Amino acid sequence: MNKRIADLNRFISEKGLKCTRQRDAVAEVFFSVNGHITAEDLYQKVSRTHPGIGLTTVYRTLKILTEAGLAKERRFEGPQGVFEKEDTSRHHDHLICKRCGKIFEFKDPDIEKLQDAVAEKFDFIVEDHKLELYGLCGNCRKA
Amino acid sequence: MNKRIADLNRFISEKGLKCTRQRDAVAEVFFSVNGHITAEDLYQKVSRTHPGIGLTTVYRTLKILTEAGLAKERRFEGPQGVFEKEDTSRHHDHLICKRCGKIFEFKDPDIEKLQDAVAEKFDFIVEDHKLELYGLCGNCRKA
DNA sequence: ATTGATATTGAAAATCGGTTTCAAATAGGC
DNA sequence: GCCTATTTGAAACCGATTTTCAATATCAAT
Repeated sequence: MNKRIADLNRFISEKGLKCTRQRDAVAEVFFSVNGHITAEDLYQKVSRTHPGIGLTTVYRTLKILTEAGLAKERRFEGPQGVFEKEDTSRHHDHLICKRCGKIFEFKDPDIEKLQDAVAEKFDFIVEDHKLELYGLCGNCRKA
Repeated sequence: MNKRIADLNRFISEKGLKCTRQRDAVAEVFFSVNGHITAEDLYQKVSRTHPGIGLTTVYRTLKILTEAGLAKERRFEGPQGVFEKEDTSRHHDHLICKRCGKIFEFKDPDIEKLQDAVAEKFDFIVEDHKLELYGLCGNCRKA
């Protein structure tokens, strides 16, 4: 039923590590979230259905998910990192409303082409990029 | 001679705050730096010419500079923030070498036009943006 | 220049997000 | 079931930044 959990457990086994109830629980809740979540919020969410699982384990599981390519850590403004599901076939950028905090996702190949062109001028090869647009969404502009 | 220091002191006075030797010293050193600097490094640099000024004061002054629109805090990877001079008439983006950490700056109006176009699709108006390209510079590719 | 109310200072303590340590519990190959 | 390595949660720790606090400095009103 959950292919990603299977992916995670395959990754864990290949590394000679062990599959545990806690990791499954954290991963399951994480995969049920759409969008972005902090480690702390994920911990709260996990605690509701699986009390007893520690924040430490949440951090450790997020690290494994990241190494497995199933999660990605991002840093927007502020000191706290947020995690989101990684779907390598669907890289995307972010549009963030400064007022209500809503986050939209998008992808634009034309922008990416221009990025590569810019980098080439500096004798640079782009492996990854981060593009965040900050502004006001339609709702907040009316208010 | 230093217009930015004057801008800072005008901002401070308008807020009903007080101009001090320490703030002037921190600001002067900060404005003499090209590119990016951490609070800690700025503190070290300030200490050389103005020993006795505390790290706390450096942080506080950087905060005021940011509120005054004279500095901008950025967060690349890792927990430590870096500050740079804000020059609203010369916004730029960043090209970061994953290996040696070197940072190049660039600006591309074509990319910005495409950004506005994307945002419009979401009924969104862009006020600010952040674009970071991560990759390998020419030197590091050879090594 | 002196005063006095208020903001600023530096050092130390506190906080915050995140990681490490460690003894007890568990997974999973034998 | 046994055995050993991995995992666990709690607590200690860490580095970056903020807050606290008593002493000091600014500056507007004298």
